[in-house]
Amino acid sequence: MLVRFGFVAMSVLLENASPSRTMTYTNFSKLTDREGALLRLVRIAQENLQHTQRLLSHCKYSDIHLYRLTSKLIPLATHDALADWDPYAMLADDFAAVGAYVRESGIRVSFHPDHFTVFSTPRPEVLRNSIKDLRHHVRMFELMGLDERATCNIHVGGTYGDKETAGRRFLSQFGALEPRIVRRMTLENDDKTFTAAETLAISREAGVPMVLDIHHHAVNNPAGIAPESLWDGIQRTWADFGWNGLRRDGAEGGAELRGASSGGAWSDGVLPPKIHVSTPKSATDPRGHADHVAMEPLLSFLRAIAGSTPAVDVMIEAKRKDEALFRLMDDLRAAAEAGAADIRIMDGASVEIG
DNA sequence: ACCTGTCAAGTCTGG
DNA sequence: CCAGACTTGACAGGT
Repeated sequence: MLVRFGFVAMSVLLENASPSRTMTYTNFSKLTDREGALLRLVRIAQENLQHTQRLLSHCKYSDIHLYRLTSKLIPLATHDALADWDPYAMLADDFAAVGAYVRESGIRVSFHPDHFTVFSTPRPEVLRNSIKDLRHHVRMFELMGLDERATCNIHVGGTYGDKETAGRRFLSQFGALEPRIVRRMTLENDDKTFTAAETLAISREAGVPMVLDIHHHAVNNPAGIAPESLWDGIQRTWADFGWNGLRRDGAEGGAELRGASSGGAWSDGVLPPKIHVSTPKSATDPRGHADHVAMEPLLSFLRAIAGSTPAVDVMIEAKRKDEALFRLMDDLRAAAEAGAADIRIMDGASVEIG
C-alpha cells in the first residue's frame, strides 16, 4: 500500500511565506478611501497566492504530494459588508498561475472551510453563509482550473440536542447544493458530534466520499469501534462516489478533465482515500493537536488496512506542520532500518506499507 | 523585538 | 436569554 503524506496551509520551515495574511474588517472600515482599501485586499490576496506557490514548490522539491490550501487566501472574501465586491476577476491570473503549478507538479490539493460552514444548522442565515462560503471555495478551484479531484472537506456540524434531526437536516440542506459543488465535497468525522460511523452513513446518503480522521475517531468513539472495521465502507465511498465513480458514470466533463491533468496521481485516474492524522496534545487536552505526530498508532492503523487498500493519502494536522511530516518520515525510516520489513521508504514523503 | 487582546463567521455548556 | 469556552493564525497596539 502506497502511503503519501501532506500538510496543512503553512510551513514552519519556510520563512516569510504566510498564505493567509489578512486584514480585519474593523481595520478595513477605518480606511476612508474604499477603492484604495479594496485594492489593498487584492494586493494581500496576490501575496498570499504567491506564497502559496512557494509552498507548493517546497512540496514539489520535498516529494510532498498532498497539500491543503488555506481558506484565507482572499481577506474578507465572503464578508456581508463587501457583498458587492468581486475580487475574482482581478485575481484570475494569480489563481490561474497557482492552478497551473498544481497541475504541473501533480500535487493533490484541497480546502477545509472552517467550522462556520455548517449544513446541519437550523438557522437560515447560517445556512446562507455556509452556501456562500462553499461557492467561494469552489470558485477558487475553478479559477485555478482544477478538476473535481480538488475537493472541499467539511464536518456534518452541530447536533442541537437532537442528532437524528440534525443529520436529516444536514442531508436535505446539503443535498440542495448545486451538483458542481456537491461533486467536490468530502465529509469528515467530528471530535465532538458526528462519529465516524455516523459520518459514514451520512456520506453514503449524501453521495460524497468520507475523510477519516483517526484522532477524532479516537476521542469520539462511544461505541468503541475499531477504525479498521469501518475502513471497507469508507474506502467504498471513494470508489462509489468519488473521482472513479464520476468517470464510470460518464458524468459531464469527465473525459475533458482527464486530459486537463498530468503527472503522478493526477493522471492515473485514481484518487486514493484520504485520512487525517494528529496526536493528542496531552492527557488533560486529548482533543488538542500536539506539535508532532506519534508514529505508532498511525502505523498500526496503516498495517491493518494495507492488505485491502492500494493507496492512501495522509494529511498531517500537527502544530509543527511540515516539520512534523519530516519527523514522521525520519521515524519511519528508522523503523525500516531497525528491521521493519513491511516499511519501504519510497521518497521524501511517501512510504510503502505491507 | 516581544507581548497581549482582538478578530467576520458557530456551537455548546452552564447559569 | 446571555456570557464564556473552544480554537487558529495573524493583526494591532502596546511596551
